[in-house]
Amino acid sequence: MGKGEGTILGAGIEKICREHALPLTAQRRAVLEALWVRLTHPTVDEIWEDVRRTMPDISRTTVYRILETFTDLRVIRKVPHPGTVARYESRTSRHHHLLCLQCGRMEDLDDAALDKVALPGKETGFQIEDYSIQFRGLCSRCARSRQAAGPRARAAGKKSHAHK
Amino acid sequence: MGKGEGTILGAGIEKICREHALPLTAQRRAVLEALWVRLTHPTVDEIWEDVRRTMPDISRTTVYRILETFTDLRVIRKVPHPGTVARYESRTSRHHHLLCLQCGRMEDLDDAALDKVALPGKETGFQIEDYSIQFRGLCSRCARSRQAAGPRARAAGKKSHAHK
DNA sequence: CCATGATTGCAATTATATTGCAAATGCAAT
DNA sequence: ATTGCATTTGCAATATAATTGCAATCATGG
Repeated sequence: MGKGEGTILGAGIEKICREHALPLTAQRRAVLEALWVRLTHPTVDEIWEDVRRTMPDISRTTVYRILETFTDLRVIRKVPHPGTVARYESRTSRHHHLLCLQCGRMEDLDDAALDKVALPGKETGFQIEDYSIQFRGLCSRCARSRQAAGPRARAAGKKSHAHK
Repeated sequence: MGKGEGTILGAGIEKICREHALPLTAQRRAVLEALWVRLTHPTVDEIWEDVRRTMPDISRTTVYRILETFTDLRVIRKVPHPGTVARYESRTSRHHHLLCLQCGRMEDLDDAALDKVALPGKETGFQIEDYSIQFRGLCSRCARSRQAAGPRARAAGKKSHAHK
């Protein structure tokens, strides 16, 4: 430990870059590791802040570009969500998302029972690789505050935005 | 016909506004109708352009605000997608989305077989209202061009962005 | 160690979304 | 119809997010 490099994670990056004929730069290593370490769905700026702690001169633009590169290569993913800032995740194995309609918080959901969804057939014209389910509702915190305020609590409380 | 008002759609708007104690303005009517008529997932600007044809002085800001208002009231929805521009849809009945990873095109998918997904239990802490499935893959056009270019067609073609 | 093509950082630019405030509007009560 | 009042609208300014061109730098293969 100490350098944050040469970890199990780092090894994976070298393989990925070699397979795609991409030069392995320190920035690429740092950005991918920062995303791998996160359990949430960080924005570009959140990743940038993380990486800057060990690599203070990295440019925000570089982070944008690296994330786009690896997204195109399917190494990471943009999280499908209703917001207007891009969010990324490193988990490409199948999992699902819980979205709070009130505060925007989004959490991962693993559930083997949801692995059996029937893929749509050829009539769609799409060649489907994978899927994920978005469950919409209220997170525990928001459900509680709505209950406290009474069922007719209307367009009142609105602002937070967790979206972790 | 001719005025574009007083249609079946218009009637619904009056009811919605009354139920939510919202003044029914011409702008609200026009924006909601424009979205109802669309079968795609338009951006704010696309809706603005539509509405401007019959209401040339409507402000873009107003369109932003109206869409937000009705989203909060669950009359319409923001489409969950990987992009960075807000997209809206008027269909709030259950349906799913096909997303092309190459060009960004997104289509609706209706499939009654997909209505049986088991909702996650209480352990999530979420109070779930509904769900939708995002299927990822290649649209017919992109699948075809990738085939033509050969399986190792790499970070080549990249730009389009249909996202209708 | 060098040559070469790809990547990076920077500054400028574009795209998208939000805010404060005065004027205009919808609606309910007269 | 007219009035009163809270809400909405339009505008201009501002904030936030993402993209681009280009010179300097770096990774990799020989």
